[in-house]
Amino acid sequence: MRLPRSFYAREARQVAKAVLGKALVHLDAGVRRAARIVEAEAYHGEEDEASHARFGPTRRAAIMFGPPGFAYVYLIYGRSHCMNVVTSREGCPSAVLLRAAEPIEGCLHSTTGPGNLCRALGIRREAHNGLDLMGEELFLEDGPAPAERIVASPRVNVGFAGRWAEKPWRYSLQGNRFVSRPWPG
DNA sequence: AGAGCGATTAGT
DNA sequence: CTAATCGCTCTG
Repeated sequence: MRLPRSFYAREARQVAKAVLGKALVHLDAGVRRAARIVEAEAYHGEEDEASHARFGPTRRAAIMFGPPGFAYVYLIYGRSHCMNVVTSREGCPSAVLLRAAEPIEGCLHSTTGPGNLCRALGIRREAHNGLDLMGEELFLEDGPAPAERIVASPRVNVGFAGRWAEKPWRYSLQGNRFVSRPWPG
């Protein structure tokens, strides 16, 4: 069952924990591609120096300032696409980066790492940025609560963010072999 | 208009 | 550890 907008209308940290065990689904021209999320990071507010929202509602980050339950997909290093879900409420820019998952069906590639996950599911900035996750093409589905324990650690590759880099806002399922960096940190 | 760099990845 | 590679943001 597809997750409702109320699922996303919470603080990013809560959503980042709640997405673990949920299925990310892309109906790719009739082909269903899906993976079970095992790792996610929270980006919270304009004051979060690690967030793309730190420069304000620029063209790239504008979607984060809007209502929850939309996809924020961007290109990094000119090669990898990364997908977030927008959380919280309109005017409070926050999002959850989907970093790793375990394949369920139709996956084209490794699902470990945010760029790999998008590639595996056929998700691209040009096609999917700004899509409503209540739509038919791209959404999260409910699933059984994960048996694994949830562990928190600092977010990956945000060393430029000063004290914000230390916040333990990366969540993953302990021991899951698809997590991008199994050792905390 | 141009410099500088990144929420990454694959390969050495 | 490093190159790849281009969109985004800032500066002037």
